[in-house]
Amino acid sequence: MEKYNPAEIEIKWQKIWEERKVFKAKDFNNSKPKFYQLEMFPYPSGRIHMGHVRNYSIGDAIARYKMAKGYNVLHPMGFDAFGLPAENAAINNNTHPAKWTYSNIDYMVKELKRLGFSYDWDRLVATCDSDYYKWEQKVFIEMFEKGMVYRSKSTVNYCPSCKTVLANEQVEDGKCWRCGSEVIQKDMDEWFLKITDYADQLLDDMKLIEDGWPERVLIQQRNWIGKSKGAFVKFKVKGKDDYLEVFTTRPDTLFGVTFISIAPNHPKLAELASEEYKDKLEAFVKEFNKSGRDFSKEKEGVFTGVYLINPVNGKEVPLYAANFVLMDYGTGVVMAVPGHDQRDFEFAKKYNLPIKKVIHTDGLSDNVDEWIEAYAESGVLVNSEQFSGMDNEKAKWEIVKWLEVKGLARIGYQYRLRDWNVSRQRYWGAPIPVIYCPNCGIVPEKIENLPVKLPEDVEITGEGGSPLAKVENFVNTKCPICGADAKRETDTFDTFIESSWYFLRYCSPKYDKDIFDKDKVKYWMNVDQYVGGIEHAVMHLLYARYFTKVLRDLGYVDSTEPFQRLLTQGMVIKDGAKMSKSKGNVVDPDDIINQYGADTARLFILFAAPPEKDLEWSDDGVEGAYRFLNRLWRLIYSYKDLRSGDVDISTDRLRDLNYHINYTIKRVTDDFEAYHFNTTIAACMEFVNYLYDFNPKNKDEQKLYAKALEVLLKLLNPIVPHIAEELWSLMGHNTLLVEEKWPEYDEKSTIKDTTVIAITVNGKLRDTIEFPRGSGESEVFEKAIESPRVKRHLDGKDIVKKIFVKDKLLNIVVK
RNA sequence: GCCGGGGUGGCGGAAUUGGUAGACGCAAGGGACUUAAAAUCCCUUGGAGCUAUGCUCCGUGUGGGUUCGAUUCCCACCCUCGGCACCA
Repeated sequence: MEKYNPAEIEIKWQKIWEERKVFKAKDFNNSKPKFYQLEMFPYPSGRIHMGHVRNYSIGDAIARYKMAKGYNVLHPMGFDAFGLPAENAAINNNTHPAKWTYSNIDYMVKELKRLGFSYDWDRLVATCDSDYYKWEQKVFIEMFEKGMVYRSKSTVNYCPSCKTVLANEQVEDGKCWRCGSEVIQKDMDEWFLKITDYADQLLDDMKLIEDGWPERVLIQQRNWIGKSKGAFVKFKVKGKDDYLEVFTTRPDTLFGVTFISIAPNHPKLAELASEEYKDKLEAFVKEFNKSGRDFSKEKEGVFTGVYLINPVNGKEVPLYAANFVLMDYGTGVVMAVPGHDQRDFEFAKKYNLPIKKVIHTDGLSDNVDEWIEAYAESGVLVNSEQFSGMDNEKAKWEIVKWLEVKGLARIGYQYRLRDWNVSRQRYWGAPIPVIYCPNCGIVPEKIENLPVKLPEDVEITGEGGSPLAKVENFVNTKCPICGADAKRETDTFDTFIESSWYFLRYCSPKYDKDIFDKDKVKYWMNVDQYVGGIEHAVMHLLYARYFTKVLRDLGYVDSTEPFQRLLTQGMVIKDGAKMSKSKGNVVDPDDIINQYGADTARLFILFAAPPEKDLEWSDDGVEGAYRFLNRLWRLIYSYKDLRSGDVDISTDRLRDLNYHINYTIKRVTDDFEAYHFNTTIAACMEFVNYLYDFNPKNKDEQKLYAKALEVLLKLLNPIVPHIAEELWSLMGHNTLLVEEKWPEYDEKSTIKDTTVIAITVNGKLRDTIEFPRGSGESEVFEKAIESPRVKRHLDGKDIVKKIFVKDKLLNIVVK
């Protein structure tokens, strides 16, 4: 018998699939429904890792299943090709980022091809191609013209090691997400996309996708957007015709305000502060600017010499500059209620400021000196004049209503979400297409001049600002409006921009008249199934949702939400930790493919755990997967000359075989629909075990047996396509298995005509007895009490009642 | 601190709407084949106990509850893994 030789057959079939273009997605096929299967594209770091293998094996199983189910499938792949590692490689190895990136792409494409994934390679996209990024430059200019972007000096997170600005999402525990260095605060001119204008849409449109997305991803995004309802309240400045506005979610505690806190970098602070406190204040602000927001730091502040008037009772309260007040949330001014807010409580204790109780609950002392912490929960108002006695939830809006009439308050909302800073002081990214003219100011590049290409001759040292600033013939240009000598913007886009629309580009990847062919996008969008890592729950997935809405509002797409369904796969773990070079627990997919073949790698990865869960790598498990494929090979090889045909199901053996065929199709189909690949595979393994036992003896049995083998190959095809295709052809087929239809099952044949009924006494299993399907209670009961195993638990006891579940269970309750 | 997952054999994991817990695989043990080994095939395998070829009890993180019956539903708690973290 010929041996299973994965190395040989995998290359063979990959070639045939490619030659016959079986994975080419056909734009506009009216005879089939479309299915857009997408996996998160990789960064071309050099090699595919196990996380990719998992991600793409899941996606491929879905894509191939949908093909068999009769869908016109779009299954593309590309590379998220801009980013920092290319520059680091340039510094370390003295290679150009472009060269490094493209050679990595070449290698990784080979690796992906070796895994046999069903991509339409004609649609390959690399985001560092100017044919790609020119379109986001165009979109940016249109956003600029519509006021959807702005330039602003702001305090930003800056990584001194990467020498670049980071988005909030790119800061983890105060450290750079990429290199782990301590992030510092810096004021810079940056470009922002007004994602906050879309905050409500991003929240509301979740209802369009909530059926297809994991709940926890939506919850994470909801928390990230962080919408809170509250009130803006005006506090008049004593002795001046001016006021400060605060945002609060607790207007019910307004009578408990004993001071006001203001951010040290608030623009009005210097102007307001009284002369005698200015020196101390300036010193404090200086110190604050140096250290920035230090989360671990104790709450500190200084008095400004200013008093404000509390609008609810006219009382004067002091204004303090405080280091814990954020300038970019709310108004940068906070009303302090030390009795009912822990931060204010700590601050008041430190600076001996009064604490006032305005919310009461059972057991809460009236003597605030006894308090060791603020009471921040709900309760009933006290010491609040006409509102005393009112439930605090109700009082919140009653007090606002009352102040609103006097023009001193209004209901409002605040978001935790900040605008998206897209400026990066890096070389390897898409240039921001803007020109600074001494006469005309900030001017976008003309659309017809796009792309603003990245210059190739650049010296990358990794030190100091943007490398583009040193490229004279890039920086120096003419103003598109007045023609005067002007300077180009030297920052490049955050690479999250590229990944916010690549799935649209796949629909018409070579289209050169615009960002994409609208009709094709209309045909293919939305993505029916998106598969990727949970680590992108917020950043990438939120940006992509936002960008799609922007493109919709610019008239490019009809979609409001790009991804109809989302599957977030778990990490690949080894020895209890995520695979990483630093931990030395990396398993290289190339090694596994060399040793066992792609099918084994795919089978193991899909079998070892359900997709959403973390997957523990196991060398023994891989061995087991390989063993199964050999077992499959031997089974089919030894019966490869049998031919299937119509059979009259006339004997018990034929009936049983037929039942197993149909039952297995049903199980596998149902589990595929639910993406439970691990149980899909288990069902196939059980089927194989059954078929090993069967031994077809006559013509009819052989015909039906051959059918069983064909069904088995069709069921396994989405998971282990190479071996399945080879065995299919060994069975004498000259069609391609990949083009075969998914097998259908006959519902009636998935049910046996007998069933095993559990006999329990007081809920405890005592026996299992086989009955014809549909047997009645009395019939089952009569048989059951004959069983000695049941009988012995009934003896000497009264039968109180019987619970009968048809075809399943009889519970006899005794006393 | 807040939000959200998750706790099932030695291990990865199965178990429709509450109805036979542990499918499938791994590991382990035993046997067959072989001069031998590998490969393969077959059997056993949650724990404890006993008057052992069968039977009893216990068992899905812990303690309660609802129910004829709970891995599944309810309450309280413990552990663990993610996310957010001075957001007023």
